[in-house]
Formats: sequence, structure tokens, C-alpha cells
Amino acid sequence: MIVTIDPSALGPHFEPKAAEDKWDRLWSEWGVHRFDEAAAAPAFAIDTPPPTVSGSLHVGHVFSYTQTDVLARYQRMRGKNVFYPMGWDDNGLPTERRVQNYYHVRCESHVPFEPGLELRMADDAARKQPARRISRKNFIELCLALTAEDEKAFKVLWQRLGLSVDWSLEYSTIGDRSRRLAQWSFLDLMRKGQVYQVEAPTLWDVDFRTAVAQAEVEDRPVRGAFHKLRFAVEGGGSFVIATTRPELLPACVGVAAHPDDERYRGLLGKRAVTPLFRVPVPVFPSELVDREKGTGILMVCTFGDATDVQWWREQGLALRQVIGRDGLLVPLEFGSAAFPSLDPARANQAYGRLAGLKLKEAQKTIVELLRDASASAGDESPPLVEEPQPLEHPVKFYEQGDRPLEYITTRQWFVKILEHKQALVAAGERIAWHPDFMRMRFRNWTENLNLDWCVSRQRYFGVPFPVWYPLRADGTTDFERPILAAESALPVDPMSDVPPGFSESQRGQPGGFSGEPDVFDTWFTSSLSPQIVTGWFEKPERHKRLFPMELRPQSHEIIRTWAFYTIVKAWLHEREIPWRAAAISGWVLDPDRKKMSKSKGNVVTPTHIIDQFGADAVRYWSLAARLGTDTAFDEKVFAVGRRLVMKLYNASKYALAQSASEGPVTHPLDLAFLARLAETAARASELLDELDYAGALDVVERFFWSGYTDNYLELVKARARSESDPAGRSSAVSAAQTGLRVLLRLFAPYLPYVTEEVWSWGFAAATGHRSIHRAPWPNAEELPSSGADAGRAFDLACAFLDEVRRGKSAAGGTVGRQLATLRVAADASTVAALGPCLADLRAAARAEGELLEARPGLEPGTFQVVELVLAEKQARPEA
RNA sequence: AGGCGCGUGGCUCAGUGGUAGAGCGCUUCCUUGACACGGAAGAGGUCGGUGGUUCAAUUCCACCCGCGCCUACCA
Repeated sequence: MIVTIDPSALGPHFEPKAAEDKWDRLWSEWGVHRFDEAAAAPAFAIDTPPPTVSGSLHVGHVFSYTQTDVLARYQRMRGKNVFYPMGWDDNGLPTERRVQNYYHVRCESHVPFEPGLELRMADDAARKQPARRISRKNFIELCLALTAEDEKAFKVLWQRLGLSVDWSLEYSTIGDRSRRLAQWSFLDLMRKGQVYQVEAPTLWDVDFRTAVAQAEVEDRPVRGAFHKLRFAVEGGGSFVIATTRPELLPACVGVAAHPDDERYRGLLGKRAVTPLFRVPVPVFPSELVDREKGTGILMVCTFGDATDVQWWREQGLALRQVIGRDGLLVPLEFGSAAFPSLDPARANQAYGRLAGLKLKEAQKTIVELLRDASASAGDESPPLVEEPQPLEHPVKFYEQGDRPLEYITTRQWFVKILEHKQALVAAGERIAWHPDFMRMRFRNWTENLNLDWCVSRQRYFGVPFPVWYPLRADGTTDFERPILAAESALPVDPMSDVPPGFSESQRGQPGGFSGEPDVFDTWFTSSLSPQIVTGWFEKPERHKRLFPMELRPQSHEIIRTWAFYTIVKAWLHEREIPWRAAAISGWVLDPDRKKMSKSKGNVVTPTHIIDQFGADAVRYWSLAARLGTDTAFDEKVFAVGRRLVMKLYNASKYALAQSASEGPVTHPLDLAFLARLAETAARASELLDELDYAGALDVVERFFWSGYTDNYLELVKARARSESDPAGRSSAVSAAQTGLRVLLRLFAPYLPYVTEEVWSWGFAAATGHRSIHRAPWPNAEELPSSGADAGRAFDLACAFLDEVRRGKSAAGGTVGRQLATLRVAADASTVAALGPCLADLRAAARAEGELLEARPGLEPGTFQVVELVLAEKQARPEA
């Protein structure tokens, strides 16, 4: 197959923007990226990460999403029916925060709904006023409006990058379908007994006023101080504990020491008496106490940390919750059964100073109180033993929060995961992680779980629980008998919808009902992305066909959240893994090797980079980076990508400008070239099958530069326009174009625009595949079978040319310089092997005569310039 | 503190049980007929350190050092 085009009709350079606009339009028109519901071809389903649209766009998005796209495009060319959806993760706190800031509003559940409320972005003047209070329904409307805008911006970027997403499969995690499926998931988990609600100490963010899950917690180093407090012992004596949280002293319900610690053995079983509040608390032994830390004996409070919760449970200690949901110390009265004190009047006086304070203020105040008490107690037994000693220690924060998390007793819904630990670890082992060591992240996290999954959030913009509660005759809520929504009614909002068998007038009335005000953790919905896209119970046939999905691409920091919860859901609902393979991408780092993030202000926006270098070049940068590897942002790599695009464009222009009569590839050099190309294609396919797109790109690119443009095209240039050797000419042109046809397809997943552009010049019509992206991936059948070392003649010719170029350069000549004399030595087998290629070698070297002479002793395949004489410089003949 | 990953030319990164690779940058040269948004040639590395296994180690093993990430660490 020989195609001849008129190169003068083409511009000197590839124009990315024009090509991108044109092909985006045509691909959409032709449905190139559509999943075919009816096709018999095997499906390849990709569980794309729905990006959080309220974040800002940056090059990190470009990076990982392009890496997914290249695999989608490859599979499509392999003939797979590629299922490549895109979703938007819009529900959750980031959106709430963005809406609050953008419109300067706050959501309050009791504020009545204002129909038709329209707000604009708040200006400076508006921001000086207190935030406007609006209803939950209005607030959600604003969230939806703003995320719709954000989603548009993302979609524009995805399209500019050439992501071959099937946009007919677009979804969002707050959309009707996602809400219905999330609520259905909840009902299914209820049915299976995998979800429960309990009133218990839970990780709580006092600013957002919501519970959070273990996965959303991170440690941050915080400056604090050890305070040494003296406790009295009932019956006489005293001891000193060390604490970083003296403000929890009123919540102290016990004292713990190590059972083998000689210093405190005598105290075990007695009761200690707290300073200031004079509350007697039990002293008990625990192996968990670190004898080296502090004074080796500590106070147990409700609740300072996770160990306090554990001791409280194990020892059956009293509950004295002093921290409120808002992070302020709650008002309370000592002297009752819950707050016994040997001196209630004094305790109440002390606590009176603390109630209503923020934690930090409370700490300051209590230290003052202790100091005063110490002054009046004299040297004998001061409650505050010495001045606080500063230290830095890790403290748990909600990852989006600003103040430390507290354990606060609230009623929350949990999904059982602890009892499935082993099964979940086993499920993780069945997934092919790329790179493989990422499976360790999953295993470590899963094995070390110590809390069930808290799925309820006291927030607004999220998927509501499909649950109501009956109200007793006395108006109290009966949480033990939740009323579940009917499956056919989903999605429901219990705050505005009415449970079966009730009427709206009974809302909040004794004997009536109340809606569950909480929403799901956003991961509760996001973890259903495979079910959302495949259709699950709505489209059981399609779900069966696509689930488990083939591929989940995502980055490593959300293995413990998104990957983990998705595996949890697949297991709990269907005893299945959600996908067969996970491709874990790295991060984009700024040039100083810091992770790019909006908060650091080091974000590079992708749009101007695409304007400057073109989408293909930007894709090249993303695709040269291997899975799991972080990459520093470096504009030079975009330039390299652009260079490749230009080279591909120009080499194609040249190859397609050749003409010859149709004829088979017969020349040994051409056959050898195609043999090496066949090996390259085979190797690239192997690597892509292992998801190693970067390795495949490296292989293809190397062959393109060095094999195709630097050497092969130079070697056959003369023969390809020979008037005297029509068969040789046909062979050369045919091989050069076959090579191009293969290389273009090998590059197509990486550089979709330039390859499509070139393909359209002639190959589209000649092959009958109007888009290269639906053309078959190069396979062994279309290239001459490569026997053992079938490519040797090509390697030798390249090595010869290399040696001649070196010799010319050393002699002060340039590549194109004619040679008066050229004699090159090689061993006899090499000379013999190159016999049929001599004419090509002469032309490429710009030399006459025999060129090659056999010399014993030389390594086969190596060449040695014996004599090289530059010809006189000739004026170029006028054209 | 544990786990994982990384340490290769100035920079970014491939790679391999048998005399070190690429791109960028650098030096020199070239507007030759696909390409100056290009091309040719060249300089540049005791492959983090110390031991071990081996005929042979940058590659395998052990230990150590440095960096990064994940997890744990709130008394």
C-alpha cells in the first residue's frame, strides 16, 4: 500500500490548537470514544477517579488522568469495548466551604427555605458583614449551582487534553443516581446486618461540628507542655502525674500505672483524689502505661485520647464529658452522682471559671488556678509541682480541620469493617497493584484498623440517610426503631420527605416522626463508583458484564480512603473485588520537590501550558513518568514533547511525499528494518499490557528517532526516488510507509492529535479506518515474519552510518558532505551481510566505490574507517 | 519507632550478574532536498558507604548513612 500526498499543501509546522479543535469535534461526531452496549467485543471498564471539583485545576490533574487515558486508548485499539466514564465528586466539605466563602453564607437547619433565592459572589463590602444565614435547602441549591460551574471547567480541560472519555457516561456523586445508589447501599447493608448506630465516644471536629472517620485523620506536630500535677491518695499520701492536657482535669475519671512499676504498686486498688476538684477516682494497673514517659503514672479522662476511650470501656469508668460539640467547656455541677466531689463547693467554684471557655483558654485558666492553689498550699504538697515543660508532640487532626480532634460521645452510624479485616486483606491480595509495592500500603492500613467506619456526618451538602425515627408519646426519639425508606422511593430526603405511613403534619409531633438530619461520609458514596457507573441493581445485565472492572487508576495517598472503602463496599455487597488492577500514580512536585497544592500557592495551571506547547506535548510529559513515581514539574520536558510531535509531523510529511509503483517489500535492508520494527511493536505491547506505558513510550520513541528518522529514512532516501531501480524503489517507499503506519499507531495513544492528523492525510482512506484511534493496534501479521536475527542487516547499516558520520565530523565535514574516498574495514561476515545494501550505504555516506573491505580480527558488527577524504566543496546545483 | 520506596554524569530519570544509558544542559560544527519548533560530533559517571556471596556485583545478600512517603506515637 503506497500513499502519495502533495506536501506543499501542508504547513511547515504542526499547529496544535487547530488540530485539537478539529479532531475534538470529529471524534465527538464520529463517536470514537463511545462504549458500545450492543458490541460483542470484550469490555475493558475503567473506574475513573471522580475529581473533587471544588479544588482548583492544576497540572497534577493533567498528569494522572492522562496516564489513564493512554491505557484506555491502547485497549480501544486492541479491539476492546472500552468503558471509560467520568464523574465529579462534588458532595462534601470542600464544596460546602467553597460555597460559604464564595457567597459568604452559613447554613442553619432551622432557617426557613427561601424559594427563588439568588446570590452572587460576595464582594468586599458584603464580606465585612456577618455571613447570611440560609436554609439547608437553599444552601444545597448554591452548592449545586457552584459545582456545576466547576465541573464545566474540568470538562473543558479534560477535552483539551484529549481524554477519550465517553461523555455519555458522565455522573456526579451528588446526582440523583448516585444518591439513589448510596441510599440503596445503606439499605442493603442494613439488610445484611453490616451497619449499626451507637452512642459512643467518636472522633469529632469541633469547628465543623461533625464526626469523622479514622481514614480522615492525620497527625500534626503541635507545641504543648508537660504539666506535673499532684494527686492526693485517699487515706493519705500523694503522687505526681504528667499531662499535656490539664484542662481535662475536671474530666479525670481514673489513674493508671504499670503493674510492674515498683514506685506506684502501693497505689493500685486505692482511690486517688484529683486536685482542685477533689474527685476520688480509682487507680488501676495497665500494661499500656509507659513507665518512661512523664512520671510513669497518668490520669485517665473522658476523653483525652484513644487509650482513654479504651480504659474507660475496660475499667467501666465514669463518664464526665466536659468538652461540648462546639469545643467549649460545658456547664456542669459537681456534687451529683456523675460528678462526686469531696468538696463540691470548691469544685464548682473552680469549674465556674472554666465553663464556656475554649480549650486553650481553659488550659491557661486551670494552670492559674493550680498555681494559686499551690501558693496557698505551701511547700508541702503543691498541686502544680513545677512550671510546665514545653514539648512538641503529634496530635490528631481532621485532615481538613484547624483544631485538634476530640473524642466526644455522640450517636453515630457505623459500617462494620473490623470483623472483615482478614477478608479485606485477602481481597487486596487478589488485586494486581501497579507498582506492586503499593499493595503494602493497602495491607498495612487494613491490618492496623482499629475503628469501624463511622459513616454519619453532621453536615448539609451530602447524601442523606434514608431514615426516620418514631417519636414517642412523650416526644422523645426512639432511635432503636428506625424507619427505613422504601427502595422504590429512593432517593429520599428525610427532612422534607415523609416516611411510609405518616403525614407531613406528624413531623416533630409526639407519636409522629423525625427525619435523620445526618448525611453520609462522602466516601460512602464515592466508594460506590464502580456500582454507579456499571448500573448495579438498575442494570443488572450491564453490571454483570462490567463488574469487577478492569482498572482503577488513582494516587497513593487515597489508598486508605478511596481504594479501601471501594474494596469494602464490593466485599460487603457482593463478596467481590471491585477491579482486577489498580494503577497508582505519583504526584506532581514543584521544582523544589514539594507536592503541588493550592494551600502552598505553588500550583501551576494547566491551560497556559497546553496553549504554549500543545496537548500532545503536555501528554508526553505526563506519559514519560512511570506509575507510582513522583515527578517534578519541568517545562523542558514539554519542549521535548513538542519536538517529538514536530519530528513525527515532518518525518510523516516526507515519507508520504514519496511515490512509487505498488510493489512488495523485497530489499534485505527494508525487510531487516521491518523486522526490528516488529520487535519494537511487540515489546511495546508487552509493556502496555503490564500498564507500563512509560516503558513502552521509551521503546517506541527510541526506535522512531534512532531507527526510523536518523537511520532508515537516510539510508533509503536515494533508492526511494531512484529512476533506475523501480523494484527497489517500491520496496523502499513501501517499507518507509509501512513503518510510518505502524509507528503512528504505536504513538497514537500518547499523541492522539498529531497522529490523527497525519493518519488523515492518506492512511485513513487507504486502510478504511477513518480514525487512527479505532484502527487496530499493530500486530505481527502485518509485518514480515522476523526469523532469528532478521534485523541484522539493518543494525549493521546503522552502525556503518554511525562510524562514517563520526569519521566525517572528525575530518571537519558535515553529514551531507561528499566524500572523495571512503574505505571502511569490517570482518568478513559483516561485509558479506551488507553486500546487498552497498548502494544504499554509498548514497547515505555520499561516497563512491567499494567502501567495505574485509579485515580479520575485527569484532563482527564493528567498523573501522581506514581512509576518509572529503571531496572539494561543491556549489549546489541550481534546482 | 515500624513498613515501603529511593540514592546512577551538572539536572531529570532509564537500566543490567559480564568493559555504564537516554533526554535536557554544556562544547564544537552545519541553513544538506522532511524537519533551525532542526541536524551532526564531542566532553562528562570509581552507579550513597562498608562488608559478604560469586570466576565476575552498579545489579544479589547483610549492615550503615542520607532523602521521601505511609503507619504508629496526644499520658
